[in-house]
Amino acid sequence: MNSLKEPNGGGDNNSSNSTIDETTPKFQLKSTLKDLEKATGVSKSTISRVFNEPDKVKTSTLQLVKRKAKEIGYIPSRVARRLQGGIGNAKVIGLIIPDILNPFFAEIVRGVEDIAMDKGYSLILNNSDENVERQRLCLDTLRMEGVDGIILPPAEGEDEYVKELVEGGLNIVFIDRKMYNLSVDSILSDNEKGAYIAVSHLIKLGHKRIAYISGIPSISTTQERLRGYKKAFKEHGIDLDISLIVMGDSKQKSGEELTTELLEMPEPPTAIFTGNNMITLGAYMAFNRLGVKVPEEVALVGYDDVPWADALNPRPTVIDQSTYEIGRRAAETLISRIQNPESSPVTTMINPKLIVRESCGAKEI
Amino acid sequence: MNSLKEPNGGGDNNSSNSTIDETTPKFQLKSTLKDLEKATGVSKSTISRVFNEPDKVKTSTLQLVKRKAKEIGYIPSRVARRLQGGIGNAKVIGLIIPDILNPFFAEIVRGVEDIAMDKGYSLILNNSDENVERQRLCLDTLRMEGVDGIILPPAEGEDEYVKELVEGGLNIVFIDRKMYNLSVDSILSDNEKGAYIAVSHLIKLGHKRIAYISGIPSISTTQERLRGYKKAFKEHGIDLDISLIVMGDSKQKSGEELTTELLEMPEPPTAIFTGNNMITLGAYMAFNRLGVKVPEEVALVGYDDVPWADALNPRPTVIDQSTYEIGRRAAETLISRIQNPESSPVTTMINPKLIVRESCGAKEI
DNA sequence: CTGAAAGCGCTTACAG
DNA sequence: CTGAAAGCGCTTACAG
Repeated sequence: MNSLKEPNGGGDNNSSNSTIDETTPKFQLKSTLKDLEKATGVSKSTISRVFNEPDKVKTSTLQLVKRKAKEIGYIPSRVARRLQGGIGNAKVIGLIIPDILNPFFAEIVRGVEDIAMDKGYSLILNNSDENVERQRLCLDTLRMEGVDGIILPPAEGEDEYVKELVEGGLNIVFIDRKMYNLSVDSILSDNEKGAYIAVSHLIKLGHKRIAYISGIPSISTTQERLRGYKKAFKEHGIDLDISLIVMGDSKQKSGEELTTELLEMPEPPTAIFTGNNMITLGAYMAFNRLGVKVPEEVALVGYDDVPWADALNPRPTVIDQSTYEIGRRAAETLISRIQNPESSPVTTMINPKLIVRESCGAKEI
Repeated sequence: MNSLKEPNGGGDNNSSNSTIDETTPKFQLKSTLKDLEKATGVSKSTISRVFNEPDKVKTSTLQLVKRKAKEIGYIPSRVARRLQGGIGNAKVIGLIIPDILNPFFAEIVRGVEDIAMDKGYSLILNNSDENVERQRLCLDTLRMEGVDGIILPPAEGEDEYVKELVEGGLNIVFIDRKMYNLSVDSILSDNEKGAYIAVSHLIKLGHKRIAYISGIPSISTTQERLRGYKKAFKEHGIDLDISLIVMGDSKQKSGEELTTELLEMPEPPTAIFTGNNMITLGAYMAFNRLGVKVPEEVALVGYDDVPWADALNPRPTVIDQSTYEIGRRAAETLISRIQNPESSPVTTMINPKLIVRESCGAKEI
């Protein structure tokens, strides 16, 4: 009664107002908008509205379309949709991390993914292996994928390409590390402060010879932590023995090796501050192999909480960065930038906090 | 000289054979095929060939297009390409895992990603939290993304939806776990054998009261490992005390709790076989908290290698599943299925192996 | 070796 | 509240 094309339940509607094949579409995985149009008699425009602006559609039409969609197995193609609109319509974001095997990044991924899924975004993941060349490849792939934006702890040093992309208007959120001279949304941890707290804690426990095993020298976090380390010495009026500062590559292997070296010095440190979680784990390996008693023979405070810290003996005292939170914030920040491209870049600083366990030798708290 | 449209280097070609804007496209992130056509004078068809079948293009044309592409920042859109062909053209695969925070799955992700990147596939990642409902959501999202295929450790129990998709022709590769009654590519570990080896090892070391802390009872791996556990007892002619079999949820917390319970039994086990990596870590937590000496007071063999095993004290004896390899194989299998949809499904069985360290109390090897 | 036309599955104005 | 038409950026036959 409403319109000419009102679909009529079960009737044998073989009127020939077109040359369209009248067979009702059946259930199949790759049902398309055209199939649904055929199955319902409702136009593509309206069907599109059903899935995107449902309140603009009459209830009965809405229900018909939804029912039939289920029947024939129709699911809108995000790919086709993505081809349309400019940025913001793609509903997909990219995340490039150095290595998912590092639990620090695994936590970030989880944070990002939770928010992305929640907001209806798909997540494309790439591992860059801390390699600028590979990072560029990932970046290009993500561009080809037409992502709405990218989350990225920038690989070491200054990458001109990243800069170019940012300046070209690609939505990028930096996490964990800075890239200087770039005004970009960033989620960072206050590394200087974290290191300062860690080292001060050891100083208060009476240590003066505190080694620092750093990660890759060229990334910003390493440098900031070194700054915090030095600051703690300065403020407490203790002389720094720079032979106690050793640099590695942020991996457990170098953590183990450097710890061993430190312990075999003629005058070894009485405490070690490890620059990240992998290095901390490496230090434990060295302790185990050498049979060194912690904290009796050497105390330890690590940067980054270690997952399953309670499985280690002694349990490590660490600076916790709220890694999962960094991931969540990054995704939230990216998505709000996508929705509001003109807003000015925001830097979110997350406060690190000390978690005192046994490896530092503190008596209480 | 060749054709009418031969682009002429720097000349002021303002002949008016069309109403097209003659301004040469500049560098910009979202340069399109149309821009490149304008910049080179080469047709879209040929440009497409440059990126997909370069040997069908004259060298000079090839170079021109590539140079100009770089100049204006053109990158082909995978999204537009994906809209085309049937399955196999999308160059994107999906991976659904229960939780990236579990290093077992992180390793799988790494394996999958390495192969995917290598073969030019993008990877969309989803966490299902071992939840069938959420798994379905992920599955639907991946369908909407038009992925060429999906890698998936099926969440507990029988999910009719997964079955439907497989039967509907979606390329799926199962990893880690089986779903019965389904003929699908699978990459599995021989769990029964692994458990058998682990428990036999403990028996040979003289243990008779060996507890089994299992993961989620409803997933296939748990059941198979239980079978291997029982088989070892049977073959060695040792009676089974079923009060030593305890079931948890595969997480560290339950591992810790169940270990504690076991150790507080009137007649505690002399050895424990833990059903996965998280449970093993949980057991270590319990050991630390209770001050239990391993392997002196209780021996341990775990299923799954634990990352950074060397940081634990004592280092755990485990059954290694070659997790990274599972990820790689899964991606390879999926991609070859994509390329050859009609081949019959393959099940790859990966052999678990025992890694003897200190937690079992073995004297050597 | 190259190009014009149609089409992939949607959304977006525009008109009603 | 609904539909016809154009278009998103490519690829795919088809013709030359």
